[in-house]
Amino acid sequence: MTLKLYNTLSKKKEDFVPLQGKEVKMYACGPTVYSYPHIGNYRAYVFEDLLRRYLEYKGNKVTLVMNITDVDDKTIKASGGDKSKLTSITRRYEKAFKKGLSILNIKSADEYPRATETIDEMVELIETLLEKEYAYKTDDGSVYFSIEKYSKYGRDNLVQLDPKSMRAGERISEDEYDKEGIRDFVLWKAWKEEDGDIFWETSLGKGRPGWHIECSAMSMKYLGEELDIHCGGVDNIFPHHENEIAQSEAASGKKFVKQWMHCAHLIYEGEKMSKSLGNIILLEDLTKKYSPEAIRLALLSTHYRSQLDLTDKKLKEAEGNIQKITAFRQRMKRIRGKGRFDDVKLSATSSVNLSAGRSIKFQPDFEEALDDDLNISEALSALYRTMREANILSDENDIGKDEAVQYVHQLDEFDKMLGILPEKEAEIDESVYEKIKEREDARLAEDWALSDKIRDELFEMGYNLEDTPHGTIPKRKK
RNA sequence: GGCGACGUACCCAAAUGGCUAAGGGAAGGGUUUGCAAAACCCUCAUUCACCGGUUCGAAUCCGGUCGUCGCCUCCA
Repeated sequence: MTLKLYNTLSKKKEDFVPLQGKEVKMYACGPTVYSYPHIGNYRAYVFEDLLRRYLEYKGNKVTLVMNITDVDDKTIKASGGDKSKLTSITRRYEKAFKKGLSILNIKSADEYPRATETIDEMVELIETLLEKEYAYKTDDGSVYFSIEKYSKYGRDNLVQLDPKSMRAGERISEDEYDKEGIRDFVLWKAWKEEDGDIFWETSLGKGRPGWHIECSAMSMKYLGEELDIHCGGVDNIFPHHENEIAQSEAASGKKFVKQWMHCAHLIYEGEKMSKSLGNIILLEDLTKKYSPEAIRLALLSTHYRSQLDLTDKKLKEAEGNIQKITAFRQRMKRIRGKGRFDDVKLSATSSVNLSAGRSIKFQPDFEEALDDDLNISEALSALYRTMREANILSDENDIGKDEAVQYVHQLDEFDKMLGILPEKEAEIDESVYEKIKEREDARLAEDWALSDKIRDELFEMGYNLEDTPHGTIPKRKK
């Protein structure tokens, strides 16, 4: 089965074939660490995580690089031009960002290069562009990329641009720099008074890098001049990624990125999150009410190219589904579990080997769905359908432990991509089982008062009980 | 003004030319249960914003209308 991915470059789904064998070089635009990342930021990282995990599932070795933008207009402004303050601010938010990644079970990138630690590479790249005359220096010492020189700019690329139609007037008047062309973008920003002691003394002069150049420099440093996949949020398509293509390809003469992928935005309760509306939602705002797994599932369950309206209702739904899935896994495990709960009769049909027609068949459906540009809805649908099948078998006492183990195993396989099962199931204390046994005895004696009392006790301890044909199952309350 | 996306049941959300329009949630009814919980079963869009057109055949293609949204400026 071939993986098809939508390419922003061609505006079509394309078969994904890595440039080299099974090696996938992947670059994802990371955060600018000037404040706490909000839940919308994390949507993009969750999408990239799904992509990365799926590529790995398909047998690829993925090398993922994600930049940390720790110097730019916003971070400098926040630091008031104080370099040590800049560092302390950016490190704080970088830490918060990474903590969020781990909460949401997002696998770590191989590298998280910081802009401030990649200055040499950026300068080198800008020097190359100057040599090739794709860039020019202005009187104040800044360096710009010349769109006029680079004739391929904006044509047959991510966006179709007609330079004549651009609203030039407004921009020129707003721009304090001396550019030759209205669309030229800055590679190197000469030092200004407000920058304070935040500058680098380089062959280009005293100043700091522009924003776009860092991704080109970092990706080249860690992944080479040609990447398989570059992803980010849709807002990055223009101008950021368009500019990256121009400067990278102008410098290297090679095709920069084979596959561009962009994640649509998240809005919250029907509104775009913005500071002015005061509705910026941070991950920690949600973790107070919902489990990380539910948040992750909610972010995951809308296809990445559709705008996601995150609502309280949706998060509740996700929480319910997480419960459903974990309960299912427990149920299947229980069928071969310990103690008195595992003595399920092995019927003829369910014995040992999976026979034809009784095989677990969500694997092809699931994979086929994700092969189609990560169609998560279809994939989850396959998952739910299979859970129902297995639950029916279990209800009918028509499932053997070998088969149940297969279901658990299969679920775990899919969770390698979904990442929504809790890390490990918390061990349930022996005393809980003892109380359950007491209650079982009470129930056999039809002492309902005692039975209910024990149930209440366990409820207080944090467990809900389920009486099933296979015995009573304690479920940890969320 | 330019570029682009979308509009499927009460809600979320797939299916992009052809069998009965997935799946999840909510709701109602039922099986099961000492009671509960969970699980399971049934019901829930003759219809895919609206109007035309192409086609043997369209939610899916084309044109128009209305509506929602994004980008064009820092932004995942």
